[in-house]
Amino acid sequence: MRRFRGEAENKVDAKGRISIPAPFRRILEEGDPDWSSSLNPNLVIVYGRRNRKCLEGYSLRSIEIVDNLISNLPRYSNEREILERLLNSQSVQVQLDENGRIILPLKLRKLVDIESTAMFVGMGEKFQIWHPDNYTNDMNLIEKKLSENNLEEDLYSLLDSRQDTK
Amino acid sequence: MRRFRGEAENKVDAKGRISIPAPFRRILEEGDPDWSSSLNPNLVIVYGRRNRKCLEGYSLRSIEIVDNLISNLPRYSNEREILERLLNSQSVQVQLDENGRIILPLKLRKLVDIESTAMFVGMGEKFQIWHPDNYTNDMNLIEKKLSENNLEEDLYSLLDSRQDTK
DNA sequence: TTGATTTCCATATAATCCCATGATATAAAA
DNA sequence: TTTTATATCATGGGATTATATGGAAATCAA
Repeated sequence: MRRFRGEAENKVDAKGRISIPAPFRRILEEGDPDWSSSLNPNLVIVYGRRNRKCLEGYSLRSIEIVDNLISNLPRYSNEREILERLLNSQSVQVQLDENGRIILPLKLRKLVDIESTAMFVGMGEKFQIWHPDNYTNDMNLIEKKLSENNLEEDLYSLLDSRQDTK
Repeated sequence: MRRFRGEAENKVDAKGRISIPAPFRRILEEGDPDWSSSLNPNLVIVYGRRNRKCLEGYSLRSIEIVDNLISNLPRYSNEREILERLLNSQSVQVQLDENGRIILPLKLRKLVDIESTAMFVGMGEKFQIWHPDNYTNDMNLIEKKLSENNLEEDLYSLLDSRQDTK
């Protein structure tokens, strides 16, 4: 499955509409089982990640994988109900319009401080939507951690050992 | 099958009427075998779950899945009889009206302390109806359990096992 | 007949559809 | 290579529809 890559800063208009970056649309189309060239793809936006000031977008296929994993837990078990609650109550399914836009409900915008612009960030099997400043800060934080501890090389070596174990 | 997602707080009027959130209606329509675009979908409300201060709504198709699970238990076994009693006697089938509303009978409202407003919560193949305060409390409890039991890591390891299924 | 239920209508707000524009590509033709 | 058509994209605005909600009229039951 193709992966979400890259960054794009788009505008939120007065009605809360915002364009999904075109490359992301292609991946959402691929990831929507019911999609055909005449239709507009669906996606799921998860807003419930604590300690993270961003929204996360999933294709239907990638969110379904997660849902199925949870559905395989015993029905009515405590663990399942907790995970179901987190994933299902803190998410919405939306469909792109004819112009490749979605409307970000006010509630979600408020949650992550988005006002007139939003930054889309590819994250592989999902993407994130940030207030541009918050994204910059988060990036700086990462940069800082990296340079302080010389972590970057450690991280890439992590990747290396990962290939051995696969 | 599409899943119930997201939260919505709607009002209960003097007659006990309340709007089912529009996205939920779509799923109830899909899940009602007899539904066609001119009709109003049915759903089943289960109210008999102790230690849970909420009602649960199922599409006809998803309640059937639960029914079938029970039917698979040994006939006349204790467990089956109890489950049959709980699920069948403590539930009602209702149909949406022309405006997408249902009537929540006083008895059910009393059971879960619902008065002038109710919170609808998507839970995947079902949804829940809470008194808003009780829902907030329950969410806080879940947050607490999450951090205490390190369940959050379980969630992410669940997500991670996605790679195994590839 | 009186209280309850059901059906029908009314409305403010929010969401959606439809069309338009300018910018940036990409492809085809000269 | 330049010029000319053809798409695609991000964005805006107006018109239309849907949604959540309130209330009136009609139907029903005791």
